Amino acid sequence: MLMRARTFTESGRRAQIVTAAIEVIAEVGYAKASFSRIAKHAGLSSTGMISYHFAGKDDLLAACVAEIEQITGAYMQPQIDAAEGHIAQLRAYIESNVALVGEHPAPVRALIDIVKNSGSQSAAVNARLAMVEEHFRAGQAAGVFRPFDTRTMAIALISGLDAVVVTTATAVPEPNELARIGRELAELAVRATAADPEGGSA
Amino acid sequence: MLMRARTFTESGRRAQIVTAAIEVIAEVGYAKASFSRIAKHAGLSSTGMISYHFAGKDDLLAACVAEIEQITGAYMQPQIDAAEGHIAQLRAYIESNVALVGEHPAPVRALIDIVKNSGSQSAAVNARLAMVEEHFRAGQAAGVFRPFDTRTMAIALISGLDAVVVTTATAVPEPNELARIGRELAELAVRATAADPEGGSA
Amino acid sequence: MLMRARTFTESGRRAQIVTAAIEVIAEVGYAKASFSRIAKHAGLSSTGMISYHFAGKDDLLAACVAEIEQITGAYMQPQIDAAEGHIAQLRAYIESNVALVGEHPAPVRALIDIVKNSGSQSAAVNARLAMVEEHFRAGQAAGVFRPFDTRTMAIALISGLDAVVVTTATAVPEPNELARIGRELAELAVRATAADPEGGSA
Amino acid sequence: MLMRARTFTESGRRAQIVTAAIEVIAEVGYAKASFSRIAKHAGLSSTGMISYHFAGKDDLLAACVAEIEQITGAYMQPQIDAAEGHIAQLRAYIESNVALVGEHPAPVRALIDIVKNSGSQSAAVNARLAMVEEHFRAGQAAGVFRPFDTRTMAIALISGLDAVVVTTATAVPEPNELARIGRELAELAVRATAADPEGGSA
DNA sequence: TATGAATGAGGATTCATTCAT
DNA sequence: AATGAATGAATCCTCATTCAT
Repeated sequence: MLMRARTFTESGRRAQIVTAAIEVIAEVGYAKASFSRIAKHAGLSSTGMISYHFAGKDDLLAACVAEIEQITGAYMQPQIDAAEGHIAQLRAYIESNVALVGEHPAPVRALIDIVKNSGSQSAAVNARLAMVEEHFRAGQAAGVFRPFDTRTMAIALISGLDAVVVTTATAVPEPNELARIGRELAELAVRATAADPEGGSA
Repeated sequence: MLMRARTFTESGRRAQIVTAAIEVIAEVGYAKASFSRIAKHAGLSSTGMISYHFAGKDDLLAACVAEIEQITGAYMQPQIDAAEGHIAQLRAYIESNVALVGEHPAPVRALIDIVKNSGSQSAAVNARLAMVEEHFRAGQAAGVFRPFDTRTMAIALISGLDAVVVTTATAVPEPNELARIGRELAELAVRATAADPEGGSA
Repeated sequence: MLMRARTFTESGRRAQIVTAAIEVIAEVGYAKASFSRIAKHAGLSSTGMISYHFAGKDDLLAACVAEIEQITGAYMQPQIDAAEGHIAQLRAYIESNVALVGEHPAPVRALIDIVKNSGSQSAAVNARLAMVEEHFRAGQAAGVFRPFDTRTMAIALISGLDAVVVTTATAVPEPNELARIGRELAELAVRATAADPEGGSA
Repeated sequence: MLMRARTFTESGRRAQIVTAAIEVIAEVGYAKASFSRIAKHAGLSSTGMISYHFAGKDDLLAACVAEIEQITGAYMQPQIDAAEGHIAQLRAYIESNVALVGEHPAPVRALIDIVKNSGSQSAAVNARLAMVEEHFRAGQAAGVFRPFDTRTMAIALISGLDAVVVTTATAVPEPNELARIGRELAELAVRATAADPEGGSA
């Protein structure tokens, strides 16, 4: 299984602040997403309000990530589950991720920005990586993926995917364009990972 | 031709500051690379020195990028030029880029960090993208690359490459490890881009 | 008579908060004893609870002082009353005060910290001073204490006593050590105040 | 030797800030001596100015202590040195310390407030204690001081002295009053520490 | 009687930049 | 060409208190 959402609904103000934070991060980037900017965006009169609801910037950030994963999972998981076979699921993962940009541009951009800046410190980031790796290993065991370093492949593909998504998300393109880009990326990934058909070796 | 160096030698103080800035960015990241940190690292007593020589943070950053590209180009270009054919050059580009981490870890990490944070604003970033795209177009025209959206492919591959490089660079690995990772990535890229041998399968 | 307890039992929540406040002050010091820290220590979910029961920080503080004096008086008064004569009572006052550290370290440390920071503003502090002064005056009238400025002597001895107590209290020493220190201080005070035996020497 | 000053003259702004800080601490107390209050008192437009010249609050505080010790030493040391014998020097120490209040009320009050709040963390505090203790030990060896726990005695006397000084300093009394109080305290200390004349034992 | 969200001022510190020397 | 002091806005965070429920 590829991707799993786990987040309980935030109550009241917390949710409001998280939403505002996600939008601000998506808009001005992680580095410039200060408490005052977020407070202003949320219609709060002071930054103290945020500090009241969250233990610190890290806490707020974790809440944002959790919320985004909730949104992301709810959209992507059904499409991934509907696909059969490792290759089809890989395609579904990538295409639904790109398509997600059309539905929730802000959370997508925000998440990618957070991932970039938090590096490998975030548990969520590593979880995402681990899931993709596990998918690759299972596919390799099943013989549908060729032998390759699963970690290197996972990092490269996920980062490439993220980069395209964030580039795409800045323009908020039409659905057709998104679908096309999704297919392009999926094709890239499938070709990069699929086992050679029989006898062939490129 | 893939990659091109364009930087005239910096004079005295400027060069000293740029070098310090690159090392600081590589060490603490773009976001925390403040003038005072750079000045301290460069052995300067005040940040005024930096402001005196550079119009602003953007200017310093541009100088850093130029310097890094100079270093990068000097290392990678010969290896790329030595390769024959579009596919071999693509391999050479990727493998030499990964190998570069072993030779100049700081500039590599710094550049990637800058690219991440400056987004698509930087001219240098776009130039890098444009070069790879152009290489893809030429290869497609020659029939050695399959048809694909060159921009999407360029973004995905470069970002994936960067992500692997930065992950690798944090550990300062042994040369053998680097060479292996380089080959993994090159294989990924070649499979993702190469035209089908005959009869096609996609 | 040296020392007098005057505090009616606090009701329910107030008492709980006061106890928590005393422990927090003893632990982190008066300056860092914020409402939120006290609320957390008391198992309360919000600081509003404290503000509801006390008019302000000063009010809470006064309640703490009263409670501490209650504890202190209950322990020291019997020992003081058991002593006969002004000099013996002075010894009993000091020795029982030092011994008190072994029984109730938190209230002792808290009180001293409060005294230090509230300066001479607190009524309780002045009351303590006045009692000791009165004891000195009575002893002087009885001829067992030499002539001296009772106020200066009272301030110096009480403060010196407090300082030794707080220093001692940080280490949580064994009873024997406490008893020894108590005797040292008592001897100091007696020598400083006692009238010359006969023929004088000044 | 009792007390030793070691401070090189501060340059320009630093000195100005230190002076302002001392006055503010003397006026509103250590706890409320915020950077903004100090900046305002010093006629500075921002607190950033202070942070520019001092590494942090601790650094500023250390500079204040050094400056005060410089002032204190310059006043007290000659008077102490002029006294002959351990007992006379003890008297000189105490009397000159009390007299100092008349000359430099702010530094005296500030120092005591700092000492109270920094507890035993400060090197300066411990140095002061150690010097007095050493003086007691030497006097005991010479037979002019009776046997007692030098540490307990030093803490008690110094703290008592400080308490009287700070109480006195709040009123800024006339010189005669100060001299009288100094003699009272000196007498207290001498009686508490002096060896019994001969055969006597109190 | 009790709650806990909201407030807004104030805390220290870091930042890029300016300017007189 | 170079310096380093000065600036003031912005950073996150903690504080005691208030208020509607």
